[in-house]
Amino acid sequence: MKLVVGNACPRHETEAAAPQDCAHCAVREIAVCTALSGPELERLRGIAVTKLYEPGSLVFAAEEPTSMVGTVVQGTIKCFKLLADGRQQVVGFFFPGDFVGSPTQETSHAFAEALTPVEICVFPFPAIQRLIREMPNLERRLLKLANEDLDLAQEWMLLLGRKTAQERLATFLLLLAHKAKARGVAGAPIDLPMNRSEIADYLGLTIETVSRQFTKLKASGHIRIAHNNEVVIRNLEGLTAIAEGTA
Amino acid sequence: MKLVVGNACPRHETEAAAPQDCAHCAVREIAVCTALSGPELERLRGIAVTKLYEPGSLVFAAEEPTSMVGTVVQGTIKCFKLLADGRQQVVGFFFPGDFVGSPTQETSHAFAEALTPVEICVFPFPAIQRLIREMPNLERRLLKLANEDLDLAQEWMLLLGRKTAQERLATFLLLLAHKAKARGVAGAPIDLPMNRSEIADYLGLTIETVSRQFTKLKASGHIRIAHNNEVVIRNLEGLTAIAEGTA
DNA sequence: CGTCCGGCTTGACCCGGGTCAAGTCAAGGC
DNA sequence: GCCTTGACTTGACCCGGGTCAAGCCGGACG
Repeated sequence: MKLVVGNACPRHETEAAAPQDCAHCAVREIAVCTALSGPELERLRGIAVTKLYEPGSLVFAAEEPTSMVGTVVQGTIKCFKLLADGRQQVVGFFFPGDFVGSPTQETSHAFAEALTPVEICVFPFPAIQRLIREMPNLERRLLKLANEDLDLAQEWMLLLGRKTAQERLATFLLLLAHKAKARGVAGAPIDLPMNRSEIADYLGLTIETVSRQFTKLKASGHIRIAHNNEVVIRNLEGLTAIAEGTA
Repeated sequence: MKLVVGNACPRHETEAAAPQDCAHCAVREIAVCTALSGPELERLRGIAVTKLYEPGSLVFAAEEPTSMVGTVVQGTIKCFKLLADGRQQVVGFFFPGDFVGSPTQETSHAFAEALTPVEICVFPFPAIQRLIREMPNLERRLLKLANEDLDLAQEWMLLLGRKTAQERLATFLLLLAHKAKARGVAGAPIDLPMNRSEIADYLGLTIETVSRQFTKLKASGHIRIAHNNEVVIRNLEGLTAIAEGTA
């Protein structure tokens, strides 16, 4: 999942090494360790660039030559498709540790936008293409990532094609909880860096329906919402049953 | 796209070489040529097995250890996910030349079923895993395939989340036409090897809605349907406009 | 040639979620 | 403290597509 190699953390640019207690730098280190090692790692270091994006700014656009792939270090990115009349479908949210972009396709077919201040460890497209040829470990990792992403996309097709509004929201919250846990964030309250509109565009609903379903889940005691857009799951089994349609 | 290497075509088992005019064998040959060559090809030949499935039989099941991956040589396979109560979402139809299965995941998360008599060129899972490690060309091919499949899945998320019934059916027919053309089949009448129920489960609709939308497209002169479940596109631009929501 | 059967179509009605329009609420700005 | 602003919630109503129930139609079989 991780493929981060970069310059020093901008917060510690003046220091020789990043302090151990910086969660931000911890992500980097885990990333580096699980990806590669030795001379291969050194090659990656020479190519990776850290980039920063403001909330709302476009990381890349559809139907343009692929410029980059990379791993999110900090912040959240949404990836989406558009129809001519503006209808939008979010195809994924990307959190720290997630790999973004297609390393083999010459042109992108989706947009990517920063939802929060984003720091991303970027590999320019021509460089990553060259590296894939020369580093089998890297290629194997990317193949595994692509297969996992494909499976998740198919799971989402099931959601969009066959689940009710209530089931969709429950599934969404469980996915966020799962991803937060996977990257080692204290799982209790789940942060929602995206707004209702973006959730709606991920679940194939409208903001009103999303809001109503939140209200229902609160009323039935499955979740609780703190004022800063954080969700607490109070009944995991119940929520899971709803998500799977066995409630 | 192609990754077929197998024993002799069953129709010509008694002959030393397959005749040139057999479309069935042509698929094999194209597949072999574009995939690999020389000693690598010989290794693949030693591992590939041709398997046959009856219509309605299960090629593989979800939540079981991955047994195989392979390329369809003849016939059509549908790949789908299920909810506990039986709701079904088709995540893809696979035609001759299409690669089926995830070469890196230990357990499958979808079902695959033959819709017609199917001949498939199968690589047992342990073998393909070993081969991936040893053959970079094979791995590169699989990575490209996975990225293309992912893009198609995301396009389908857009369809399922945001398109109307009419737009969905138009998009579906254009996809079939596109795939038929890509594998060199005379494009004029598109064969529909799947029934209304399977189309409905692919488009996130019901059979009645699919039927009504077929009727509408016929009435508006965009398509024509022959009795043997074949579709003729009579107005390509119009159908494209409908599919993209710009009609 | 009839009749059975399964897949498809069509019609009548219904409902989950979309649409439209207020209302609420918290964060800033002055 | 008051007003503005934007995100969210809530209510009232509507409609696209789901549901239920008949037809229709072509192929298989006696």
